[in-house]
Amino acid sequence: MILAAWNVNSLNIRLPRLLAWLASTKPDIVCLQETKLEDAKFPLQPIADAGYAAHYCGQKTYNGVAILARRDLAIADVRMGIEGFADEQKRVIAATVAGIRVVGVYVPNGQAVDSDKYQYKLAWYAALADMLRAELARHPELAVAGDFNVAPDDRDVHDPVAWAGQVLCSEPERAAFRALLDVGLKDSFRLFEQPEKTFSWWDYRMLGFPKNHGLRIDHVLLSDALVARCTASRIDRNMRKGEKPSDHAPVLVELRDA
DNA sequence: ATGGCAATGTTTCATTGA
Repeated sequence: MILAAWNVNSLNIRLPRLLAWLASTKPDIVCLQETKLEDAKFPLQPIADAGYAAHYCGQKTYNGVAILARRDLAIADVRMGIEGFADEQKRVIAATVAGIRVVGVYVPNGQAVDSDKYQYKLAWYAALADMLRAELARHPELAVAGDFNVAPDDRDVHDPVAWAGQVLCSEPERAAFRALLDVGLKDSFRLFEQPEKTFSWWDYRMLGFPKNHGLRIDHVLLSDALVARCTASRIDRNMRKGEKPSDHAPVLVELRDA
């Protein structure tokens, strides 16, 4: 089966592209980030017509996450947010799909290392680590997928010198990301040989994509039980091409049957 | 075989993203 994560940067704008991608790629489970839609405006019907059930948790203008699952897969225990962490922003949704615990995340951007938003990001990461510890204790087959807004090391940065110490690349952020791995998760992308300079986000400005000036900040983390089932992990950079792309490309893992 | 920000609401500019 295919599990994917994609920051769509407005589901309203990206819906035609999402539907085309669902038809061509046929993912089984999809975590969406930055839907930017109130729940009442979620495009449930076109997604259902494409063959997917959807659970979602959104707000106007900012943030918003969703989990789509192929219609024939069982979905249970849907939860929104991080228990015990008060947060108005809609950034986390979890569900058990076909026996796999899936947590979709949209980690705060952090804006700049000297900003309040950066402190919020680090606190948010700590709360997420606590949540994942509890989730893993209950569900050995755990996948955490989405936009983590951290490039884990310099291989994940087009220009490590220019980005050194900047938001998305700073050492405290990287430590916060590693703290998630320490819960008992692996970055699926690094389980396999990968091409140099593979990224998941490119700035809309300054020819970011044509020049491949990108960062790898979207990830699928897997528990050991799912690492054992994982046969591939890749980034679909084709989805960054063409008319009205999101600035993020989808990340995908393939899992063989248990 | 890509192209020089995009999306949103507070809308003809300001804010946010990464």
